[in-house]
Amino acid sequence: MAKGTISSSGSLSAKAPEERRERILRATVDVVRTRGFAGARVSDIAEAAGTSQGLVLYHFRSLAGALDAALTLLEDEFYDDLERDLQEQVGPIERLRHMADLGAGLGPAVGDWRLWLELWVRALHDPDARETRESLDRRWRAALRDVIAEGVAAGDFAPVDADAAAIRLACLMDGLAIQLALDDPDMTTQRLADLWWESAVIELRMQA
Amino acid sequence: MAKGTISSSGSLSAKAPEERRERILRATVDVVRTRGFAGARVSDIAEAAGTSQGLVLYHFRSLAGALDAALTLLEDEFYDDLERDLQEQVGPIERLRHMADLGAGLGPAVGDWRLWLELWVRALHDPDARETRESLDRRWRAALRDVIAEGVAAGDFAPVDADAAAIRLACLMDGLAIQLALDDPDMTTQRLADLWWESAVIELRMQA
DNA sequence: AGGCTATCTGAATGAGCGTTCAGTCCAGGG
DNA sequence: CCCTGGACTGAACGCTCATTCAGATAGCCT
Repeated sequence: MAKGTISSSGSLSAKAPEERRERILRATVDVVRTRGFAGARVSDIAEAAGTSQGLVLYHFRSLAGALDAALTLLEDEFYDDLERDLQEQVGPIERLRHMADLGAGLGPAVGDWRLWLELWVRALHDPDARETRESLDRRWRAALRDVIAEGVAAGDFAPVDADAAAIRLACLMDGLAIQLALDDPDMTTQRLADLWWESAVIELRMQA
Repeated sequence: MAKGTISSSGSLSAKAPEERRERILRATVDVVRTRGFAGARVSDIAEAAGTSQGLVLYHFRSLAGALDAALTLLEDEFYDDLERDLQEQVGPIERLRHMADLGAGLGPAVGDWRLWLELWVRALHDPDARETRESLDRRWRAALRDVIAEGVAAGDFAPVDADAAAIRLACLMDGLAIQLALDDPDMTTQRLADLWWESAVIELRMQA
């Protein structure tokens, strides 16, 4: 359907509707980031996107629709980022180290943990969010497990149960991230990465 | 102020106001548990408590007031439960093992992790909740650190950095608990306790 | 050119919900 | 016995906000 018809006219409001849609989605993510899912209003989104309330409801059918769409956008981007980032690293140890940084938010991707917190709580009450959450976690854990299994096979790590270790390390990351998201005075991105890495070293019995 | 004036008359609605207040607080906690902080309405609380909306606003000044009061109630009870429970155990290993069960919700105390999730997200936007959250975490971590330090001193654990180990284990518990709170198919209370305990064994290099 | 449709807007609508309030009931004190 | 004040209720009030709607604008097809 959507052809690549680019309106080359310079008229002000004649930007391609796709671009407007995209802008609204970005705005939605931003609003959720700052006000939370529960606090996000249509007018906030419209204002952040520089459009009218009507347009938000025109493109997505409802506020919930906009929030859902933003969720899917996040999910897709998370996946792409993760894949791309990990492929750039060579060897299990490098990759694992990189995952520490990614989780800590030091890398370019993944983004704000506060969004994840919001997603989790929304998942408590909204089945849609629950599914997104599960899918995201599955992917993250799978990536972790693959790296661990790879390292075990290569002899870099002790022959641990890759699944159990992956779950533990993934959960540890979540737990550490919460402190970070909540601005816990005892937690910084660097400390998160360090603490997590230390745990990985211990858990996988890496040689110093 | 509050004297022990017990209205001995059998009149129906003449229960001591303190009791009504308490009932409303319990109801508030229940409502937050099921609908979340964001979804809690005055009418929900009133209905759950079997009173009128007016009374909720009469005892607490506003909906926010009721939510705050419920928060403090939770905090106090958490603290009492924790203290009491831990004192019943003898020796660091026993105590640590018990903390695994407590966190998993196997014990009698601590209660629903979903409430904690709700608290965390509320803490993102409400300074009051943030303080409660920090206080709770501090206590939990301190308890953990004490047990670890005790075990290190007694020679039950390897001479690790008790603070760092406590933070890691506390965060791991948070992360595991999230999966539990979200009904992740890969997580059960038992599995949580087991995974956490295994990590503790590894982290503290306990002898099997 | 002349409609047709997609895009977009801002005001109007209406529901939901926190808070207020006028008033009831009752216990206790003068 | 009457008066007072706390406890309590349920009906309004008014505000916020999602959603609807009547139209404005502009590209596109014939």
